[in-house]
Amino acid sequence: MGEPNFPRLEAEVLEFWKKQGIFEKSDRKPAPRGKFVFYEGPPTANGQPAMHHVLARSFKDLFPRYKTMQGFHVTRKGGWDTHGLPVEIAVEKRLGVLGRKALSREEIAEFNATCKKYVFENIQDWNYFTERLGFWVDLDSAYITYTNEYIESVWNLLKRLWDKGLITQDYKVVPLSPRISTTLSQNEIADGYREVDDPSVYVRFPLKLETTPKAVRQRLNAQGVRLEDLENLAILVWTTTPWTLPSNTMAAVNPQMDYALVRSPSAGHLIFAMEAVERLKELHEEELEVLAQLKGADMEWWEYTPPFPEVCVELGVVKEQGERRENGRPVMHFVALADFVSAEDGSGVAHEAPVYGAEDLELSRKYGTPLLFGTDEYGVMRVTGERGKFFKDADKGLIRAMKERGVMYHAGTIRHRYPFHDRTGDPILYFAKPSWYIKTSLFREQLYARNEEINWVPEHIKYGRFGNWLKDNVDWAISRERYWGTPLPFWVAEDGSEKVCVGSVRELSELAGRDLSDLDLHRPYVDDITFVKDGKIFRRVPEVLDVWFDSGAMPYAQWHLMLDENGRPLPGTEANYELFEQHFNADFICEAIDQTRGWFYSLHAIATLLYDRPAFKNVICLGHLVDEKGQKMSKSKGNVVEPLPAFDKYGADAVRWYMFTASEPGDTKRFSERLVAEAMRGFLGTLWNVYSFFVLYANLDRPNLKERPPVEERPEIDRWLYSRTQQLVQEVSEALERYDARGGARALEEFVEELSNWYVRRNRRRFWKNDDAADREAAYATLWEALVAVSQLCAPFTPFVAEALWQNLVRSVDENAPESVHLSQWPQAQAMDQSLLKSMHAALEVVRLARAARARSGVKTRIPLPLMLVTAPTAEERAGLQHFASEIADELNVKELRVLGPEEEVLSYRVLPNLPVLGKKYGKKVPAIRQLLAELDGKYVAQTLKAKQALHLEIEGETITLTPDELLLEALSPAGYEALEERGYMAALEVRVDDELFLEGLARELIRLVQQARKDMGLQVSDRIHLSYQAEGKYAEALRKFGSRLQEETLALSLSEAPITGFETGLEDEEGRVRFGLSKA
RNA sequence: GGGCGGUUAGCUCAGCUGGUUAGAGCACACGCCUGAUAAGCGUGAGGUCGGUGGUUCGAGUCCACUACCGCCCA
Repeated sequence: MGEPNFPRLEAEVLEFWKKQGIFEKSDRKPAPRGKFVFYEGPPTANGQPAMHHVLARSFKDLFPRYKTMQGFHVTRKGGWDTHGLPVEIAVEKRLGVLGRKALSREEIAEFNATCKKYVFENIQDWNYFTERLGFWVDLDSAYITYTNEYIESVWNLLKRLWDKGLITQDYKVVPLSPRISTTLSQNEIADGYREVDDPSVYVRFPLKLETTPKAVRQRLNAQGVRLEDLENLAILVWTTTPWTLPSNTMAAVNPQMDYALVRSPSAGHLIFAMEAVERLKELHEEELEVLAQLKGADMEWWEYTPPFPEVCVELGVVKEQGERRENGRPVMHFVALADFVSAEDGSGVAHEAPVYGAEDLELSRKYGTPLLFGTDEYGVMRVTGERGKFFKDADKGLIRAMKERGVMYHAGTIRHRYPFHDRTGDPILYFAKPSWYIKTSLFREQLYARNEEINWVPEHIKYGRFGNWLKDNVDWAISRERYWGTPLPFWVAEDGSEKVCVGSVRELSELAGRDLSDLDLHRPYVDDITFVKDGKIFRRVPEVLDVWFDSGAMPYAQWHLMLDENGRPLPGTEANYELFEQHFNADFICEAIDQTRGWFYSLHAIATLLYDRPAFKNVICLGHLVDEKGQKMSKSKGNVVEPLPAFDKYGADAVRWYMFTASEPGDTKRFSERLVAEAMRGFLGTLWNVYSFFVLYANLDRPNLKERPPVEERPEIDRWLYSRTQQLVQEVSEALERYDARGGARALEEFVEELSNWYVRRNRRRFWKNDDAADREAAYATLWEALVAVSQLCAPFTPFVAEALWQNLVRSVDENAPESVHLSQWPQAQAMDQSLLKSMHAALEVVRLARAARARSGVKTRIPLPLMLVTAPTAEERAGLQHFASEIADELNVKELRVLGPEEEVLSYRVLPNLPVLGKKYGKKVPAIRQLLAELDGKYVAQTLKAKQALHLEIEGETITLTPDELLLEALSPAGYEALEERGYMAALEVRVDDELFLEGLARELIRLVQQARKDMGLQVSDRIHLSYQAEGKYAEALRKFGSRLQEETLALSLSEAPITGFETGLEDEEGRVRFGLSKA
């Protein structure tokens, strides 16, 4: 016992758990309430476990522990995410590979072998970290996404989607590092933005007058402008990427925006955004006259001649320029409408080259225009006089060409941010590549509807970040041009005429005509598998799967679920199916907020598409952990706080407690060691203090804790603590039922505070020298029960300290008790005495006020005061104060306490409106009522209310009647007392110290002195002593009067005025002097 | 550029459906207590509740706009 050393204690508890197999026992214990399903969101083990993992894993541990104690069975299957970019990048660095351009078969084999090797390079750290945190998860049976079984299940899922016709191939604009033609992720380009100068060109796209939309004609006529008079009419298009102009297929305007038809002295007639007129005047330094105004929407389908009209024929996309579709619409080169067009920069008319922009591609789908590939995927120009040049180097020549063609209105430059690939130094090329999609957008409504069934913590994510994301759902691009991932199980005929999705290894074996059971399903081995069907050779597509699909597939793949086309388990996998059924869907998952579009989405999408059910019912979405200054923790900034040192210094419980209490789970948390230290002192320290207090005396008194006195026979304060404990059980249970970890933790914190600073503080004497056996036993029983309850209630939060308490408090008393607190039954709240709880609440309020009054009086608490007056707003509470009168009086060291009622002569009252009640009823009259009440004599009102039950007021010639519940009476401090009042509670001290009281105070001072000496001598609390003393002045008087009490308090068998012998102590001040000699009896 | 969240005491955070004098912990100052004791407790000071405008008898709380910070997306 003694001072707590939590890290050491935790080591002992870990040892105990391991030795006794407590986790395993919790897994096997009876589960009368059935299953509680938890899904582990898999981390990648090649990184180091960090503080944000502590956050997530603390929450992931909390609810399974709670549910286990409640009698549920929780399968705590771990999981590891092993594929994907973080691993690839780490390996690239290690191998010194630059990009992944066209690796040979052997290179892929080496690369993937290295990935596999390094995925688990930090697994030891993870294992240790997980155990040390007290996160109970089964890592031995953890699912691993790179295993053949996992991959096969993923294939099986893809096949099911394929069979429903939900997988298609289409273009997708991706960021490429040109020259090596490697697709990059957003993360890879995020750091590559640089401030650069780029061209900013305004190009005339001459409009074809014969195709002018009717709406435009009408609008112009109305403004007195004749189309035929408009020489050289062109729409003015702006771009910062001239090299994309040969690939232009549309000019986009915003349908809502106003466009101006202007006369330009230098260029004839131009159409562009009204908003841009002034800007262009300045830019081009010419006077522009606005002739008419058009709406963007008017201009749809208006055709124009692009700056490089020959390109579309050259590329073989159309046979001739200006070609039309069957419905008469132009194939391309017309004005399109798009909401994303703005006029903040440029002309308000956007040039659309769908190959080179995501929004452009989206628009081209809407309008059904073809793609013009002006460059190849290495960024080399394929068209115009610039053919063969790197795209960025083509700008100059193209600008010159356009000037020659007379379509360049203005060529300038702009400084803006553009991304570069930091390893090759090349500018990023956004480029449309063929890509595989899951058609999730067909399920927009279902995705949204299934989300309705999910309980989100915090709530705002549901309709905010996640709901909005679902509402605007776009198809899920699932292919990646990478190596280390689940290979897409799509095999395509060499002529592209037919595609097959393979749903199992067995199926692939059948197609290939040989047994492939031992095949490593990764690249490059799977790429070797080809087969002939209908006389055509089928080869696998080169891409691998988006890793988010891997993780979203875990509800199925973690059990190696394999279904046939009828949804029945494949032969030999029936048991897997069983396990899957038992664990679908999850009751609870928990990850950080960045998973809304990651794991949360992939889980939700797959479950909705295949089962039309949500994958999880409750989710806690955690905020990020930042450093003390609110900065993101990152290695480069050097502000990363390591978990293990914190565990070693404060203990895992302290860190966990911090995570639960620091702020709302969804909020960003500013982490600092200081706050962990605070968590340790504040909660764990106080709890430990109470616990060691109990143990210290229980070891001396050996109370019978097995047969405890019935609660109703115990003193009032014990019955209070009992009720308070039941209240705590209820509060913590209710909070955890709502997945409100913080609410539960706060309830515990408040309770422990009250337990320590009120119950123990008030009852210390009952433990240390109490000859009244019944009273003593009651005190021990009550405190013991409270501590046991706390041990159980905090077990899910702080499993180590809870276990230590349980072992010493419960197991030492009853060897038949559950072996571990985590195997014990979660407590049920018993009936509680509400009026007792209210009474004590009132008492605590009054004590608080009285302490403040005491402090103001300047009379030390050691010196008793004769009288204290108290009151509370309601009769029930006043009765409660009477109940605890002696407790209150003792706490404040006053001789007498009187509870005053509203009829008391000595008090006056302030009358206040009960606003929540009155406001609703009287509305605008409230200020007048308030005014009037302030002027009333409170005492009179108090008496009136008591007598007549109602108060009549005259307001603006109208009589209104106020009932007692519409009014509040606040006691005012009586004159001549040191008093404080607050919201109807009042405490007043009579500050009158007579000689007798003063001497009594001095006697207390002497008792304290002797006690200190006892301690300095190193005596046991039960040791008896003999006291000799010599005293002068007031101290001599005090000893004469209160000597016997001194003896009693200090366990002195004798007290004699004699020469000092033994251990000496004493003091001297203006009241006199005194010396004591102590010797052990 | 869009979406979501945050902004309350020096710091970290509470503040339920609008209601009387906006709270806690830490830190600070002062004091108290002393058989839980290299602990504990209390009191005090400290706040234009980011800003502006609005709704209302009444706004930290609701609405609009706005500034700054963070996250996600483009």
